[in-house]
Amino acid sequence: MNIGTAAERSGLPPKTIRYYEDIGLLTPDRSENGYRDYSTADVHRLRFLQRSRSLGFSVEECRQLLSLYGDKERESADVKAIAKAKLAEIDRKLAELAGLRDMLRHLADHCNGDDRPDCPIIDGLAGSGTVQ
Amino acid sequence: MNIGTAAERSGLPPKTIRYYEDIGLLTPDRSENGYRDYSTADVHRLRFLQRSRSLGFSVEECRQLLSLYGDKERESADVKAIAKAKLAEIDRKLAELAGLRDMLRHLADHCNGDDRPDCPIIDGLAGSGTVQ
DNA sequence: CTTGACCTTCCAGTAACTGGAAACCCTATG
DNA sequence: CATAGGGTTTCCAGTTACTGGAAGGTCAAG
Repeated sequence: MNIGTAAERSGLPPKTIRYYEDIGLLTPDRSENGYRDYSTADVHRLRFLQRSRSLGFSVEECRQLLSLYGDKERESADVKAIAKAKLAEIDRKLAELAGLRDMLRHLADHCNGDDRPDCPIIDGLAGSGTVQ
Repeated sequence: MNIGTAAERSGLPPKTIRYYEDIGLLTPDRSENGYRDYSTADVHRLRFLQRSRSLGFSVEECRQLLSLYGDKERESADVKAIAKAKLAEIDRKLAELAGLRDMLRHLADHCNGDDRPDCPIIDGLAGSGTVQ
């Protein structure tokens, strides 16, 4: 399929898809006419990239995650270690997102009576615990 | 407190904190000697920025979220509408993160027997459903 | 056979940092 | 008091990850 279709199906703009090819994240076939020709596996990679990038993972992290299943040379113990490290990070992100959701929900629910939303959410804004 | 302490407590590098000041996300006091002087409220803002940025929200989204409780002029109906829109986005992100976690968990659990991790995770990699 | 929607490459610009230089401030120690 | 260190200041340049636009090739429809 052409880049436009791949863009539609992955949720990424064509520009970004070409950029990902430039930096070696995927290498679609080329048709006779020189057009890029994307497989459904390519679209899967692109959708994965769209999702993980929008969740705050860097391009290099995405590259590593993609290599987990794409690189046939990689040792499975290696795969497992990397996957586990990322799992911990994902769990942390999940907790932070849930905290953010609770904060916003509180803001939407409890600050609609008066004109100034200066209820004590501010103190809980950053959640608890320490980073790093 | 000085920028170094604020950096420690927020999880953001001093460079980034100064940058956030440049683009108007916060305006700490200045001490006699010209050093920036951060309040605990400033640190809360910074921690909020650190978290929401790492979860894939843009700086402009963060600015809007910060204004929800910081802007005394804002109408509460307005606050409520914006908060609700962001809530929907957060719920979507939560679902995608959970999907990513499941995929990685599967990879870690089921692909450790043989040397090549080419189990059929690839098909589920991008999750289901369509973007946009 | 032309028009419009796609595609190509290339180059420049933007967003959000990030690194480094030069100089100022503060505390501690000789 | 001098000075050595570490932290801070501003400024300017570089990086990452796109994003916009120009100039031109391709293709299906009318």
